[in-house]
Amino acid sequence: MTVVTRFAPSPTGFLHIGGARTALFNWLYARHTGGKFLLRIEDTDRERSTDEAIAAILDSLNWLELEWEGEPVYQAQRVERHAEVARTMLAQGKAYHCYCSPEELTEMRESARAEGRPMRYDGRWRDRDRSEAPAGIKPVVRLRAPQEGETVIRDKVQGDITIANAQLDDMVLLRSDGTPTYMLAVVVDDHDMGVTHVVRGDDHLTNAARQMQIFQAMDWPVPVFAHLPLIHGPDGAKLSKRHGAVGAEAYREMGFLPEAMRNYLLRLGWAHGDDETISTEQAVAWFDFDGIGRSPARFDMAKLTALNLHYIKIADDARLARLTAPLLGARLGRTLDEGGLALLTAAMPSMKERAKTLVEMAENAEFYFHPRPVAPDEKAAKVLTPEARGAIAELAGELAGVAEWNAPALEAVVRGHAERAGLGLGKVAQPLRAALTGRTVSPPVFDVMAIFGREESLARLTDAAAA
RNA sequence: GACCCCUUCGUCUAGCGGUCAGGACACGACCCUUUCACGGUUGAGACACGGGUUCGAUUCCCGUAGGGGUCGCCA
Repeated sequence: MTVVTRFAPSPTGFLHIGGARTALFNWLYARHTGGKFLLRIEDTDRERSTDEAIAAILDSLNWLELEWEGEPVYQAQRVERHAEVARTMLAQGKAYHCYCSPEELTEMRESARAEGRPMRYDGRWRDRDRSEAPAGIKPVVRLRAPQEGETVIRDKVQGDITIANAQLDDMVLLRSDGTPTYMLAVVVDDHDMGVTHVVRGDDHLTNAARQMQIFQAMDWPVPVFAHLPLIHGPDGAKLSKRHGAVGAEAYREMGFLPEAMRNYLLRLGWAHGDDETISTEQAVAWFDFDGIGRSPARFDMAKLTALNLHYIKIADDARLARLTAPLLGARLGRTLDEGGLALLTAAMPSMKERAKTLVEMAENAEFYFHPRPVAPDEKAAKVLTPEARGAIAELAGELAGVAEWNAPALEAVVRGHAERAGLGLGKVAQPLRAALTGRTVSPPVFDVMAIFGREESLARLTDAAAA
């Protein structure tokens, strides 16, 4: 049997970070088993669903490189099929019309709560004849759910979950306007799409029991369920807007790499022994449900950042430059041209060990693109004392004489100078840094000079010496 | 309120009856060092509580406490 998983977001906002993890696990499991990963947009709530949200979700999934198979299925386009299934159940006596008013339902819930009973519909229209129907009321269609016994969800993560059928009421399948509810739509779509494994958030666990009743009523095979524990904020409450960024796209904007995001999300609730940095290839090879924990995990920005540092360090220079260029361009107020991109790429080896995010990378690289004369920041200005400027002038003269303009040769010159002057390298390098970059923090000065090239470097030093 | 679930360092977790309870992030110290980082070494840091079962419980069972989820003609 080929495994078929799916991710089924409702397009009412950005891709939630929890949704991103759900999508990742579905994708991984499909890849691990050689199965298929499908995408379904649950847009049956026409009020809240928007095209922008759909675009944002697809965009985030693309960013995370979680590619799905085929075209996304739009649930709203399948309402006729959903209604057809409801009619079938009606014809088979698996469902019935209910003429309760909203007021009746509310009252039912309130009295149930007051008496400490489970809040559920009491099934008053279960066996009543249609002739008793009040005039002018459009009925809903409800499932004739089993009232005795129990429904057990054999969950791959949570284990066997047993729920007494008495706890579950006759859920609405078709609204009074004839449109399907989520419960019906999910089951019909999962069945029609051939979904074999339903992997989703823990918040759907009790829904699984209800959905099983629909599968059983239709005599359809029940898929394997795997309910993932939710992601919580640092305070232990369900992750929400007040915790800061909850949308996947926000992390892209903060300069996180998709592979870092995947690794972090994977480890949040899943483990493979002591392994921490797990490549996507390894994840595909190792992923299975038995590695998933049962308790909710807190989102930890620091750990994500540490992982991002690792992935930046091993990433390809040209790719990093390409990803950093727009961020840098925004800071500079202009778009980087080919030459700029080439400079950024060349600078990458000495930059990528010092940035935790691409945003930080852009900040750190900015000085390379500031035109002469260098405008030193406050700290750099302090370093550029008259004595320092004198030393820079001397040094510039010596550096002009090097045959090969590369980092080791330049370092040799400066070291020699420092030794003769009886100074530590730091005493000499720091003014150089200030003169070249206008900052007191930068990549190693010899690398900086090598990147700038002979002409630009000497010009910057001469500027500083002359001031 | 009813039902279901969860509980190992601050955080993510390993552990699947006998371990000095391991790793990672964060934190402290030291080393490396031209700045900032990286890196290396090292330190502190946990089995929620109470009963059982057992020769022996972090591990199995039952309670308690705490936390979470679900109870819509939302998804």
